[in-house]
Amino acid sequence: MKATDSVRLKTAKPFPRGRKPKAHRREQILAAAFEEFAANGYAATRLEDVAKRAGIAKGTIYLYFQDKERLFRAVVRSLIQKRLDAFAGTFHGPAPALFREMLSRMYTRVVRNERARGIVRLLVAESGKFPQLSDIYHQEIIGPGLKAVRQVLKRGIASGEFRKSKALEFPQILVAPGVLAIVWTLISGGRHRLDLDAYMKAHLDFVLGSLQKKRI
Amino acid sequence: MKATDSVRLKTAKPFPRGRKPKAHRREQILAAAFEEFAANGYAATRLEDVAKRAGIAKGTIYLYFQDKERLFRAVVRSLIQKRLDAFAGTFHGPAPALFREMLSRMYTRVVRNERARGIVRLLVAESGKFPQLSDIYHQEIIGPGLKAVRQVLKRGIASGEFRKSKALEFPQILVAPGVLAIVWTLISGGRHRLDLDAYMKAHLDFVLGSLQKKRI
Amino acid sequence: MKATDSVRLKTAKPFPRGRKPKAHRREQILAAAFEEFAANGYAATRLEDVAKRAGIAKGTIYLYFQDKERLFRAVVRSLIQKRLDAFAGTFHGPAPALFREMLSRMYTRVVRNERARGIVRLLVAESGKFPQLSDIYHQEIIGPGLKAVRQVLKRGIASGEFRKSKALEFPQILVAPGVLAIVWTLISGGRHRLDLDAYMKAHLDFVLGSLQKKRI
Amino acid sequence: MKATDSVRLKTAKPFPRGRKPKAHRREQILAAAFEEFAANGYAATRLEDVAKRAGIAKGTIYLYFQDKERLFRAVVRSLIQKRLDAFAGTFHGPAPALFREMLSRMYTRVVRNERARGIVRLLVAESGKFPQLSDIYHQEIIGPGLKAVRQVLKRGIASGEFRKSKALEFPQILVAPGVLAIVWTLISGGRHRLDLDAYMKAHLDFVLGSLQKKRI
DNA sequence: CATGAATGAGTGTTCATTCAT
DNA sequence: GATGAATGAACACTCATTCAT
Repeated sequence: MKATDSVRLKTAKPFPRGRKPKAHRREQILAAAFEEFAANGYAATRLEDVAKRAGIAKGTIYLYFQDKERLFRAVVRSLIQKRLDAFAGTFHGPAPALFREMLSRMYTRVVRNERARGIVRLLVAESGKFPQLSDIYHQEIIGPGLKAVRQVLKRGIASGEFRKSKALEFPQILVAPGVLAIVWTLISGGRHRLDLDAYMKAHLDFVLGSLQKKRI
Repeated sequence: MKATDSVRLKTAKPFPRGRKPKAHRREQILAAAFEEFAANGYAATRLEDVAKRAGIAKGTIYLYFQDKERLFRAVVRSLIQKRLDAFAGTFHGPAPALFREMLSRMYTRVVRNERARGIVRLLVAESGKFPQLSDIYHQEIIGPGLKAVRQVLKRGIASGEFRKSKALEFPQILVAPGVLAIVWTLISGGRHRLDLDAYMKAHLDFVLGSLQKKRI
Repeated sequence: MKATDSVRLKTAKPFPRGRKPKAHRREQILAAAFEEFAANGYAATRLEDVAKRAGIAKGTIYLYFQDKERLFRAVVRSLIQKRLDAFAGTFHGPAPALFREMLSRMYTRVVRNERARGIVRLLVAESGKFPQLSDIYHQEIIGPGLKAVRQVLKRGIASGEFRKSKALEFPQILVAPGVLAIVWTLISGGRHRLDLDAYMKAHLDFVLGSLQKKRI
Repeated sequence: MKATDSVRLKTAKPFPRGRKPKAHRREQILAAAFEEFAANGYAATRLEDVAKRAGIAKGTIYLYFQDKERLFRAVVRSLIQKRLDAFAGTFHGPAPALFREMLSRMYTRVVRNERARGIVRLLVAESGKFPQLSDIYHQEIIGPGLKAVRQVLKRGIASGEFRKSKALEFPQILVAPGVLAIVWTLISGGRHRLDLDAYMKAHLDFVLGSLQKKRI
C-alpha cells in the first residue's frame, strides 16, 4: 500500500448517509483537488471532477473554499505541511554514507513519489500565474533542502572525506540528476521509463566520484 | 420582399486588411501562439489573445489552423525545426574541451533561451494531455542530444582522458544541472535568479571532476 | 444576331482568363445558389459553397448581389420566369383528354422535376422567414395554375362531360395527389420511392372517376 | 418570431431558480424547442431563443441534452409518442361513414393542428440533413396511416359499397387533399387561408364520388 | 451541512461581408 | 472585374458559482 496518495482508497464506510466529520471533509477535497490540479493544471481542472473524485457534490466545495483559486492556494499550502526533518544534524557517520542516505531519501520521497512529482509539475506549470507558489516552495522546501545538502557537503570537507568543490556554492548540482529524473518521468508518462535503481546508483557514483579525493 | 428577421447583420467596420505577406502570416500566428501557450499553458490560453499578440483578428487564426489543438500541435512541431547540428563528429580536440564547448552551447541555446525554457514548460505542463508532445521531443531533441553527450564521453574514455563511468549508461546525469537550471528559472520567475555564469562553471567543474582521472 | 455580343465595342477584352460574359455570371450564381438553398435551406447555406458550386470566388457574389438575403430573393424571382403557357385556351378536344394532358404536364414539369421540388421545399421551409416568397408563388404560379385547372373543369361541365362538382370551388383537390407526390419525394429522399407512372395513372383514374358521369 | 403560438407559455414569472419539478423541465425544453425548430428550421434556431421561450437559461438546456442536434432528435422522437389508434378495426358501420369519420379526424388532428403542421414543415425542411427523421415518420405515422386508409377502402369494396379502385394501390391519393391543405397552410401563413370546413366537405365529396358506385 | 439544478459570463468556432491586390 | 485573406459579430457549448431545497 502506498502512503503517497491515500486518496484513491475508496474508504468503504458503511455509513448510508453518515457524513465524515467535517475536518476530514476539507482534507478530502484538498486531496482530490491536488490530484486533479497536478494531472491537468489549474485552468483545465474542473471543480466538478474534483467533487466527483472527493465523492461529494459540486456545491459542497464552496462550503469549504471561497472559489477555485482559493482552493488551489489551499492545496498548495497543504502540500508543504510535512517538513523536511532536520537531517544532517541527527546522522553521525561517514559523509559519503550520509550523502548516500540523503539521496536515497530524495529518490524515495520525491522522485518516486507521484505526489511530489505532481507538485513539481504544478510548480513548473502554474508558477507563471501563481508566483507565490514558487515563493512558498523556495522558502519551505527548496531552501531547507539545499541547505541540508550543503551541510553534508561541508561536513565531508571538514572531515577530509570530500575535496573542496564549487558545488558548495551550488548544491543544486549534486541533486540535479534527481530533478532531471522527476522531469523525465513527468514528461515521459511511462513511455521512456528510467531504471531508477540503476539511475540512482549512477547518480550517487557520479557525485561521489566528483566529490571524493581520488586514490593516489 | 422582406425577410422577417434580417436583424442579425451587423456590418463589420473597416480595418486595414491584407497588409502582411501571406506566407508570413502563419509564422506570425505560430510565434504568438507559442508565447501564449508557453506563458499560460494550453487550457488557459485564449485564441483571442493569440490573435491580439499576432496583431490579427480572432477568425484569421482559423484560416491557417483548423482549431486550437491543431494550432498547438503546429506550434510544437514548429519548435523542433532547428535540429541539433552533428556536434561531436565535427570537433577535433581534447574531450574536456569538447565537453566544455558542448555545455556552453547548451547553456546559451537552451538554459538562457527563453524560447527553449518555454518549450520545457510546455513539455512538463502539457505532456499529460498531449503525449505525442514528449514523444516528438524524445525523438527529435532529447534522444539525439543524449547521444551526442554519450559520444563525447566515449571519445574521452577511448582517448584515456576520462575514466569509465556509469554515466555512459545515463548521460542525462552529465547535463542534469542544466535541466535543473531551466526548471529553477521557470519556477523562480526572476525572484531567486541563479548566477548562470558561475553556475555553469561549477557544473563543468563538477562534471569534469568526476569524469577525469585524478592527478596522483 | 444575338443581343449579347453586339455591345463589345469599347472593351478590348484584356481578360487573361477569358471570363464568361457578365450576364452569364449572374445566372451562374443564381443557379448555384438555388441548388444550395434548395438542398440546405436559407440559413444552412454558406455562400462559400454557392461560390464553389458556381466555380467562382466568394467575393464575386457580392459584385452581383448586395448580400445573402438579396441573393436569395433573386433566386426566388429567377425561378418564376418561365410562365405557365396559356393552356386550356389553346387546346381543343374532349375535357378528359385535356385533363389527362394537363396532369401529364404537371408530373413531367413539376413532380418529376428536381428543380421544381426544390422550389416547393423552399416554399415550405422558408415561407416563415420570407413571407413574400409564397406571395409571389401564389400570384405567379399557384393562382394561374389553379385557374387553368378550373377552366378545364368548367369546360368539361359545360360540355356535359363532367358532372358538377365541389371541386370547382377547390380545384386544388384535383391536383392534390401531385402535391402529395412532391412532398413524398422530398421527404423520402429515395428510400420509399413512389412508382410515379402507376401513381399518376391512379391519380388520373381516380379524378376522372369522380368527375365523369358514370355509365348507367 | 411567430406570434401565433407563443401564447401557450404564460410562465412570465421571473423566478430565480429551481422552481419547477425536475421531470417537467425536459418537456418544457422539448416543447419550446419544437416550436422554434418548426418555425425557423434547425439551422436558424438559436438555443438562446429556445431557452428564452422555455423560460430558462441557455446553459440549462445542456443539463438535459448533449447538444443542439440531440435536442433536435429528441424533439422529433417526442412528436410521435401519440400513436394512431387502431381505427378501422373498432368501427362498425357503412364504409362511407367510416371514411368520413377518418377524414374528419385527419383534419382535426393533423391539418388543423399547428403542431402537426410544424412536424410536416420539419419533415420537408430537414429530411435532407436528418434522413432518420423521415424514416421514423414513415414507420410510425405514414405507414400505419395509409394502412388504415387502405383497410377502410378494402372493407368498402368487400361490402359492395365502393367500386374497385387503383387507389387501393395508392391510398395516398385519398388523403392527398389533406396533405395539400397542410402545405397550403404552411406556405400561406394566413394570407390565403383555405375555408377548411368547406374544403374538407369538397374533399370528402370528391373522394366518395370517385369511390362509390354511381346511381344507375 | 449537503445537494445539484440552474445560471450566465466566457471561449472556441463559423461565416457573411469587406477590400487591398 | 475577380479574388480570397481578413474581419468580427454571432452562436454553440462549458463551467465556476449560486441558492432553493
